[in-house]
Amino acid sequence: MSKEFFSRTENYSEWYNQIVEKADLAEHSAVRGCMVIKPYGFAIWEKMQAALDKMFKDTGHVNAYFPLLIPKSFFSKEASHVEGFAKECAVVTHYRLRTSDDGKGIVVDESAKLEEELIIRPTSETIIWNTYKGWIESYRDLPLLINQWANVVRWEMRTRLFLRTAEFLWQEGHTAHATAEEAIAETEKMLDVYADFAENWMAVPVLKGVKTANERFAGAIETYCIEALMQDGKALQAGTSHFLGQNFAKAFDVKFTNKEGKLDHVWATSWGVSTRLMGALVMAHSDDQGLVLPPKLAPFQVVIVPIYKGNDQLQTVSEAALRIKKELEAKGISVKYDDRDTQRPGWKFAEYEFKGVPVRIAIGERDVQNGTVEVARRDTKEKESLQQTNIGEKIAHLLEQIQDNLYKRAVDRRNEQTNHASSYEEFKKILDEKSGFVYAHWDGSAETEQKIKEETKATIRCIPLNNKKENGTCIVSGKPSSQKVVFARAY
RNA sequence: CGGGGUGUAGCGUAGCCUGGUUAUCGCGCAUGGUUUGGGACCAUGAGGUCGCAAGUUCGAAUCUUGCCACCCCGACCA
Repeated sequence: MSKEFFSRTENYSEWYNQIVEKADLAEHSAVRGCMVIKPYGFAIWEKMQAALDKMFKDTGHVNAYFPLLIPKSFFSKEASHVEGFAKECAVVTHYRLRTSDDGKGIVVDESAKLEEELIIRPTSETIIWNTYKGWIESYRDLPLLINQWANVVRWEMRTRLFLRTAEFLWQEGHTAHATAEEAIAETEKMLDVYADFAENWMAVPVLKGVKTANERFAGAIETYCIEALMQDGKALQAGTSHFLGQNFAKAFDVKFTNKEGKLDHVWATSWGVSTRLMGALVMAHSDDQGLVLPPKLAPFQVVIVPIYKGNDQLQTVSEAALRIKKELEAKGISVKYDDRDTQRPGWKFAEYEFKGVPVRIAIGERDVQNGTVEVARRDTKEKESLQQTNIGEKIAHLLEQIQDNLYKRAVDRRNEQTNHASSYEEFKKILDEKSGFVYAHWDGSAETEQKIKEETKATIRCIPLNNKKENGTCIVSGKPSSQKVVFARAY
């Protein structure tokens, strides 16, 4: 079907770019490092948002909105936080433009310099904790469970559509609690929400774990994460949930009176997932024929393509097609009926295949006569002719099967790409030959972690939760270790 | 910021070395017709500051210099 299309094995990163662009998900904008999310791509993001938003609300959270611009001084209040973000902040210094002296262009009006510069948020902890100070006085005000859907800017040097862009969309949850235990429970609960979403909606299996000190969020006591494995064997951090301790409460002086009448600093968490999930979704399931979408996140789950010669046939075929569409919609299935006369059926088949529509139904004069439809599933590319009787149920069942199959396929792939290394030599060999997740003993030191990163480009993705304890020795230093950690090269 | 590369129609490109006057081809687009069960075909047509600026020259897409943008590799990416 495709002309000059890179396969996954030929050039994985080119393959990814092509899918994103040709499936109409996003494109580069006129602004360096910033993308335009196109309607079809944004529809997928909206599905993600809707599912996540419901999960957040079901766990007691509410949405709010905080400013895009943050006073510079806020960033100096939490030392490690500023250190983590300083290098990638966009700064607003002026508030007015004027016509240049030669009259030909527009220049910054130097007389309109801000007294204090404003930072375009790279994340919102600072402005939110500054606000929380005014909201929290007593344990009765806690917990505070707030989420925000927003855009953030991080001035990345090298960007890739969805995976790393200078501006991206995300949600950030910021909660405040009376005790450390409660905050830790919240952090873990939200990690579970993310894992649930990744596995049951995106059909992407993830590893739950905690980050090493090196990889921890700037300002966090503990960073929990979900890590996914892409088809090329590279890991992708798909979501993080941070236990912030009392760091931000202390930095922004947020205290409350507890039940015993004593003053204490509030305990905090923050957690987020971004449009990067779109990248994970694309890379997890797609093949050399284009995008493959899990039914639960597809903008439309079924496309119906009529096949006809002339207007008379179109009428009878359309009647049948629209009847089927209604029947499917009654089962809660989203359907697009494409009766455009400007494109031929073969063109439409290829188009929807590339866009990853889970199920395609073709119906022509022949089917109208026989009471059948041709049903093609995107994941396996199998086609079969089905009786129209109970078509709603049949397709609903098929969509469930596709969702399950995608997940199983992804799990199998991840298992194949997960290995254990007992020596540094073996470790390097696995990384170079098989890639993927590598379990290995590590002595727990930042030096060893750094050395491995420099020599192999692999980082510790996480220390898995519920990890099996086993005594061993670090593959690099030979020092004792009580458990294996997970390494991988990452996006 | 270092190393390498590329800028010609919406996209992909030929021409550049060796300067010569209507800038090539394909896709796409428009119109008409025939088509329509896996990316149709024929005919006609529209579409260009050759990245920008200066220079050399009778003459520049082509040579020179400067600038700009983008891509790849690295540094960077809680």
